[in-house]
Amino acid sequence: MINKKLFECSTEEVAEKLLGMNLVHETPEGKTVGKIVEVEAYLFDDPASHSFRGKTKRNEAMFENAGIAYVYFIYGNYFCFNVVTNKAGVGEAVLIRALEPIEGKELMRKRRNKSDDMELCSGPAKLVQAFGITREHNKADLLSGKLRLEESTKENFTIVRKKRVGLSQGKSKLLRFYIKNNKFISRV
DNA sequence: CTATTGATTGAT
DNA sequence: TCAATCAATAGG
Repeated sequence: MINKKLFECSTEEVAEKLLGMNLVHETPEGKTVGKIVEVEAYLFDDPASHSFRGKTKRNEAMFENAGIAYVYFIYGNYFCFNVVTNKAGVGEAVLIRALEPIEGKELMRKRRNKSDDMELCSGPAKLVQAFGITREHNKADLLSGKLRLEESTKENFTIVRKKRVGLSQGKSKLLRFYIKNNKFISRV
């Protein structure tokens, strides 16, 4: 099980540390595992963050303790999954944007209705669908439980830091992190 | 109250 | 490049 200490540093540092870790989900249908290859940080003083204008019913998970999930509905169709960071009362989180499928690929293909491995988890709403994550997982504890983070055998890799994707505000901040040369990152 | 927009995706 | 589709938010 992941150590709570992981979250005892800045959100940007946590974002980098999440790269290379595994996301695991055990469901009655089966188990899925994926390596985190792309993330974005959302900070409390960041116009692009849902938490920028204070706590609301939607974003209240962001203001709770680090290490829980923040799941929200977007564009009338999709869900996105975040790992909450920083102390309770400070609204910050890391958006998981892409995973490299490791285990349970058949189940992912079934849930996504796609056969191509590249299409299973290469985007924030895609991986949510592939892993069977729903509204019910909002505020779920990610250190233990069915949906959780796990250390993986980290190979060496280079972290690339770029501008975030799909925003109308806060576009200049370099808060998107991904593993260099990994094939499974989202489209840009 | 109504209008607009969005941390996206899949089809054209 | 564009429509789908709805909740949060901005505007009156």
